[in-house]
Amino acid sequence: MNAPTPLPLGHSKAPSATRGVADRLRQAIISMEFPPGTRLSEGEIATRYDVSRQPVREALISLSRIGLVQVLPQRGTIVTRISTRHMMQVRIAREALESAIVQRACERFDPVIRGSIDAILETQARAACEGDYMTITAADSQFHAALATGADCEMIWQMVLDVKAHMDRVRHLTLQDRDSMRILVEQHRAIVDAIDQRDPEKADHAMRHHLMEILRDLPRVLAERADYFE
Amino acid sequence: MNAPTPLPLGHSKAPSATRGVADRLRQAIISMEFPPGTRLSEGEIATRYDVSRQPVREALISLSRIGLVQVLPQRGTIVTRISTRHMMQVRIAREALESAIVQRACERFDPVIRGSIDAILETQARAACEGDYMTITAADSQFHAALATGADCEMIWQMVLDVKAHMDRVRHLTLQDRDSMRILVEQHRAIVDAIDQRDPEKADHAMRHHLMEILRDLPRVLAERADYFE
DNA sequence: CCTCTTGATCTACCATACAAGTCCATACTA
DNA sequence: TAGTATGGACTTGTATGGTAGATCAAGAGG
Repeated sequence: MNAPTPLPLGHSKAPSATRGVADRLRQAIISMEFPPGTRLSEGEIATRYDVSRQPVREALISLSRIGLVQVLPQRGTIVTRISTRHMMQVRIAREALESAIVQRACERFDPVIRGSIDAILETQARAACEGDYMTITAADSQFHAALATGADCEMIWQMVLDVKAHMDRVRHLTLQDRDSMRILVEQHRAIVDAIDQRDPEKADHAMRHHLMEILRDLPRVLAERADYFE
Repeated sequence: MNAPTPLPLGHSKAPSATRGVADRLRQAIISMEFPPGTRLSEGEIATRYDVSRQPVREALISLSRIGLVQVLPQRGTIVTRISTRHMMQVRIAREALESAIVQRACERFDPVIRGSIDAILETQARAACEGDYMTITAADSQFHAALATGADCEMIWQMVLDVKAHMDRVRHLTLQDRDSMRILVEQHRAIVDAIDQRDPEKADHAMRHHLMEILRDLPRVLAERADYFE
């Protein structure tokens, strides 16, 4: 235990059962296949995904750390209900983190990644015209990830991913029309422009404005689906 | 699985074996009992703490999510080495989050918690005069936690705790003299003053100034203990 | 009608056994 | 000697059985 051996690290992209279950569960929760309040059971999920209970259990531990599920000892596991108080903090946290990312991006930004962003935005713009929801959201995630990576903030992006999961879940409830999709792309362009101009204040403002809009329709959903909230 | 039963939640303060191992391991890593690069083994830790491998394994999963350990599939688990690049991102993230907390505190702050802060600062000031390192750090954690709680940002505080672990580990390497301890208390007072005056800009500046100092001695440690870094 | 007890039935938790991949020292081969 | 198999001693990953605690419904007693 005490030997500080080198143990060279070959990076881990292990497609383990635990990770597989975690990813599938995470996606199922975000996409509302398992709506808030759904009662999960280690055994049932194990049967459904054809694995043992142990990987399921470990996946649930990861998800409970993010806050997507609540594990109640000896009682059960439920998909976390949406709380406006919690969502408020989620928004604040993501704004703070992503604002910090773009501000750092104004100081230094990997030119190679900068080049790839144009392609992402173009893909997203085309998808917006066609109303392709899946491509839109995928490109959105790629865009924000590229910002973080280009600014050398990959670890911060991991933190953003956790809070992002909560926002993605409510976004699934607010159906997006094509106009708001086009606005989304415009906002992305504004962020990139600010970074190109090395204007931290402008970038900060553009990012916060962009993120603010995501939870705009939260009150309406609250009225329609009160059972999803706590 | 699909029944959205109420399942009333009695808050979980479960003193499970997993949590116990996780807390002890976390403390051992932060306090440098297990220095960076230490090779951990599920089996050895299980024997040492007199539990089965499973709780140890689940504890390591939690710690790996924080980034305190690295689990290399089929190869081993090591205490994460300190990386200046990673610490830079840690600092940025914590500054962003805690800055957001104090700015929100300027908008609204629980008066009861505001009252308790004075006692915390007084305790810390006394400990600073006596050079009581343990009490200082405990009060420091209480202070920042009180800020978050009073500003209704408890969930954000959980995120801060994760990045804070990395900074606490570095701080354990930089021995603190009594002068820097007194400065610490002064900086805390400045933050509270800014909140009392409802001055977000001042609070933001005070918090960032406070956090900046923690990693001031990082380069010196890097020179002294290169084996702790990657 | 209300309160309490009891037992069946769930749950997550933990321990143990097994499987599979990695590393390394040793021995064998060219 | 240098290079290459090879087998054993690790490691983490997965499966399964058993245990304690929580819930709830039915029934006894007031």
